[in-house]
Amino acid sequence: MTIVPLFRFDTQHEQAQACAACSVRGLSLFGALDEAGLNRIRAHIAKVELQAGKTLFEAGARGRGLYTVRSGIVRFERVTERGDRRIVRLAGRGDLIGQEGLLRRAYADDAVACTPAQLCSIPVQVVDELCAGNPALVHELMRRWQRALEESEGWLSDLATGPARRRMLRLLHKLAEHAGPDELIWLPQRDEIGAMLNLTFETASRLISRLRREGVLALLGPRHARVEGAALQLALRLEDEQ
Amino acid sequence: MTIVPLFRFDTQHEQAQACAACSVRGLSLFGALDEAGLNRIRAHIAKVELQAGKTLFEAGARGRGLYTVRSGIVRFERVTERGDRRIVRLAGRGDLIGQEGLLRRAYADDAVACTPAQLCSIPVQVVDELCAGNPALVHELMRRWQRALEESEGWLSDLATGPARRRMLRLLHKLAEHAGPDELIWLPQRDEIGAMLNLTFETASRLISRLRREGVLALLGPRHARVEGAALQLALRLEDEQ
DNA sequence: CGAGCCGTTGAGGGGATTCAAGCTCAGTGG
DNA sequence: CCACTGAGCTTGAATCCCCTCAACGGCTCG
Repeated sequence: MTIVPLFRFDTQHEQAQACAACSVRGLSLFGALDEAGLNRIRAHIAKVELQAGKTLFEAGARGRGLYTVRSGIVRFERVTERGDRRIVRLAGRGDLIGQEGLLRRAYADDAVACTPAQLCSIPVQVVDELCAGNPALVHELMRRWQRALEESEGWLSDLATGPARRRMLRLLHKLAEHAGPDELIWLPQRDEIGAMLNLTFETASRLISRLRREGVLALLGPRHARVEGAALQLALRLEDEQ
Repeated sequence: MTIVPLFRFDTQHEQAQACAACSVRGLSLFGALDEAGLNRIRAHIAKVELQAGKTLFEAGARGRGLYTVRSGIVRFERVTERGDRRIVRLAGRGDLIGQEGLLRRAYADDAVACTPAQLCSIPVQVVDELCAGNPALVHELMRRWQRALEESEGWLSDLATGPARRRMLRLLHKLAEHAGPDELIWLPQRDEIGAMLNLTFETASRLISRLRREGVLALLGPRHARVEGAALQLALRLEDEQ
């Protein structure tokens, strides 16, 4: 487990600028705050930067921090009683992580960076205080909770239903939503795909290879790929037709 | 879709008694309220009674009501793009249903009674007002949201991971948690089990029959069964060992 | 009674796993 | 420099699990 606070802003001025200019402010939790609210928390916000594969927190740890994803993809995973891990959800730009902290409860899952990721961290006490006089922030928190719930249920109905090929196509569809402006998607390792779709890594590899041969997917170096949107849609429709 | 308000309490006195004596008050959302708070909402609470199989609300409908489960089991299900349904979560005694209403958003899933069920319904506006001056209620709401999220993620890692037999054993384990004092569990129809575990109803039937022959399960009339706790634990351990 | 729903069971086929081999590539140390 | 190693990926062959198609029995209900 590695937490890497890149740096903590020393002057209020610096952080005020950073928050005001934050590209995810409209998306993020703290986007619900006005300038006055931002001024109150700016000293407490820390920027956290994670390398791919690094753990943000582990299941069972007492939650003390709340995070907003600025960039990158974070996965939530659990270890089943048989010992194998299962990835249960992804979080991307604008998503809230570590809400359990607000309830003074232990984190439910491990949170691991899939790609290099940038997050904003704020102590739970500060959020507590802000909530007291700020119904909009409370509302925004609830919206994030609901969003996480719907992401989780969607994961189940999309990625844990039907034959392996269809689950893989839906995964690619979901990963494409997290794609950057360069249209490149993050393509997980084969055993990670297995942990997402309940497959062995060999089966995941076979499916990926077949989609590559079919022209749905173009592999570009390790962990990177480009999806052909039209071909993907067609393949999905063919799966769903029958 | 059928909503069956059994009766709406006419006198404040009646509802005040009912709330104060409510067996799920300690568990339920409104358990966070003191007597004064209860007095304010008692006129708005409606008791809802559902027969098994009846729909409480449908996905996509604008949420206007918030519910607490007093007794029975309610399932959340979605229809995948291929047309088959997938059960994504269960709610039991003390669980909160229809939180989306608080956000003025459409319900994410169909909510259907699995067993005869009793719920308390309260309009979202009333909860909104109460939240304003009641941090404890807000906290309680967040706890329920987190509980739903963990239930959903647990569903994925327990019931959508590994071979069919193990998923079935874990389902029985989960259903046993919802058992009444008579130790009887609600045993879903075979196609419902299929929708929970991503199986065909034939496979579900085969697995149930085998567990019955093995003495893990005793079928007692339609939709009712008794699980042998020790045998279930043993079977689960054997599955997890290897 | 026949129709329909629910559950059970069998036979056969197909899809995913298991076991295995071989490939590339990066890192290590001789 | 190159052999050696291990991780990640691919592919093949055999096996097994689950699905598909099918038949049948119990039950309720029109």
